[in-house]
Amino acid sequence: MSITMHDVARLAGVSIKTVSNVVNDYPHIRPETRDRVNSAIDELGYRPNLIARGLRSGRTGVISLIIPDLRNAYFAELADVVMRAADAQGLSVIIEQSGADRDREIGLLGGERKQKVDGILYSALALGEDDAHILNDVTTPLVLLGERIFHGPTDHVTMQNTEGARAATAHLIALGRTRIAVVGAHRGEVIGSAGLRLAGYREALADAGIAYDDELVGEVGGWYRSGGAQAMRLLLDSGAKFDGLVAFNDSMALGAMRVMQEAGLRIPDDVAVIGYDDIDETRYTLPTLSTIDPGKEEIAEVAVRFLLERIGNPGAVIEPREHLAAYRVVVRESSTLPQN
Amino acid sequence: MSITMHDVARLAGVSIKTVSNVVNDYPHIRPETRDRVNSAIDELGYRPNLIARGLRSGRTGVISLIIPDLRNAYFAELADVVMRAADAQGLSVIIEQSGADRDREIGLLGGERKQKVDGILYSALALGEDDAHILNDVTTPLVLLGERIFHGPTDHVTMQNTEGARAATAHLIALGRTRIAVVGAHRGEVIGSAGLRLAGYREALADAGIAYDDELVGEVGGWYRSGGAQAMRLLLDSGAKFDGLVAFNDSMALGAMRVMQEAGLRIPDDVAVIGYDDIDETRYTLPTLSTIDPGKEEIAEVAVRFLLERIGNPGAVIEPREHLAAYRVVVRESSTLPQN
DNA sequence: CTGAAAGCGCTAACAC
DNA sequence: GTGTTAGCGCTTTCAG
Repeated sequence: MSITMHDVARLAGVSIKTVSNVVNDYPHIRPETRDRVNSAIDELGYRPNLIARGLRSGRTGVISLIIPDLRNAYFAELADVVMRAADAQGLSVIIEQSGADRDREIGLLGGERKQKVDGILYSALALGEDDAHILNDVTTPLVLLGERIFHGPTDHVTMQNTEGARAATAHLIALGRTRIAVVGAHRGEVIGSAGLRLAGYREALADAGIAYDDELVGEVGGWYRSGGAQAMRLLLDSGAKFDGLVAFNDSMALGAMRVMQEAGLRIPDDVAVIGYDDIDETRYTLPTLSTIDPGKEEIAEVAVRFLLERIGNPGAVIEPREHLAAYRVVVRESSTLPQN
Repeated sequence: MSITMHDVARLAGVSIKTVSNVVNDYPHIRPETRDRVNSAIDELGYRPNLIARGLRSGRTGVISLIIPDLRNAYFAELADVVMRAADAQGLSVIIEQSGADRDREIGLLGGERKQKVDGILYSALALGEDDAHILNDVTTPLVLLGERIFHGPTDHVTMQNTEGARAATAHLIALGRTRIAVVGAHRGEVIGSAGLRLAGYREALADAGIAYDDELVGEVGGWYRSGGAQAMRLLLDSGAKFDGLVAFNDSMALGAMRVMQEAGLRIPDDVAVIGYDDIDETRYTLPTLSTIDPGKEEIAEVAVRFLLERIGNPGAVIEPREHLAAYRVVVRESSTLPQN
């Protein structure tokens, strides 16, 4: 029913192989032959069948991106940049949501669906160090996004959590703030984002000779707006005094800011605030939110590149690489000193 | 290199056809044979090659979802529900972003990539009535999401824009508000979301015998938070008095609320506010935002079903169908009457 | 109920 | 430079 290479070959009076050569830009073809084939292609409206090509070549031109949840602005934006980076390389992206559920995160890696893709960008949240062995069984090229919870056999592209949080905190300190609260800690966590960012916060305090005060550290279950709001309410109720706030992501920062504004605190005058992630929304709030740009574009671009390198060298044993994206302190109104 | 049906057949001592029958749950197989094949499958760890199957059957088990932009919370949430609905049917979803760019919207429909999918869910923003003919050339099963700008040959699943906006306005009127402002209008637009929702607003006013006042209608370029904020600033500067606000989407409502709060207006006491879309965020703001739930889940579920019906009946001429999802007024704090 | 064989449309040796 | 041929792994007539 659809037009095949045979049809083109017949019309052009050449063999199917020649058609294939033309379609694939094989270099050594007589220009005259090439033209004849091309006009036959145009005349028939021939389009190569990508599935057949995939069967033959073992490539599909599709990669998958496994993330917890698109409803989370950070992951939606990550997906956005990954799709742009993939698009630039001629790849399509299948997105799969794990819901941050461990079983699903594992299931997605093992399922049959991964056959349909050349490689996987994998952002796991619920998997822990103990699950690292799971990655060994995956033969599909894989690049890990997010925390380095694993020391597995895969490439890993991530952000500088500790350094970013340290810079955020140092920024507030440079503003003259000394009582700096935190929202988003997970007690006892060391290796996840919360643990790494808390470490950065502590480092910055230490650098400035400011004592760490446990009372100023607000714990949060989920890193959502509501969590930030709730943690801030507790902080305010506790009577603790503070003039700065580092939120471990932007959503929590926004939730906390709301609560502070309701309580009559002025931002940044009374409390200077900085978040993390640089989600779009931070540009539109009142006041606009200072934040750490974790380098999402770079993460996406490098991850896709790593993946393509592995896809392109199937047999090759490439030493697992790690890439840390450059972060950037983005100063907006929430941490800009009042004019006077 | 990978295990094929031949390997299984050899081990089980049957023909490749029998293996195929077992794998595809073909009914008439002797249980004994089936068991033998199944244990061979288990022993070898055989997994059917989906690409090869796709080549043969013409199906890939993948659909694509074309949307303007994942950064927009509405589309991120739409993508989320579409992926869940597709997942429930065993389908994977490739997401493609058009950036609301007309050329790209058209290009995505014509490109080679669509070969890799069985069907397309298409949410176009920049395409107009004049572009309807483009859909005629698309042979891939297609379901339109969003405004009915086209009267093309395809199924169409959308929300009840006019009715939803009317219900939103009526809700504020029922609260006793009579000076109801609008944010999100597009002057002169009739057929897009802005035009349809404005029509609903006017209908509700007319129903209540309230005169339409052009001064209360705020225009906005893009339906983002910043647009809502800006429109509200203009409205306040104009000196117009109002006690209610209908925003044509939630993002704009949030932007406008911020500006009102800065200006010292209390919500809902001074101004009752309602948005549109029921994005997640509306549950976490202060106050929480009343809104219209446009029935995203239903839209996704029906759209996937329509698409599957077309995919499943390749030759069949199915009369283009239209489905309007049920909407729902979601009352939250921003439009809840004060206790006294 | 099961086997043999013919492709789906393409790519890649290997000839000529 | 170009043609021939053999599959990629699977489904699907058609026999038996």
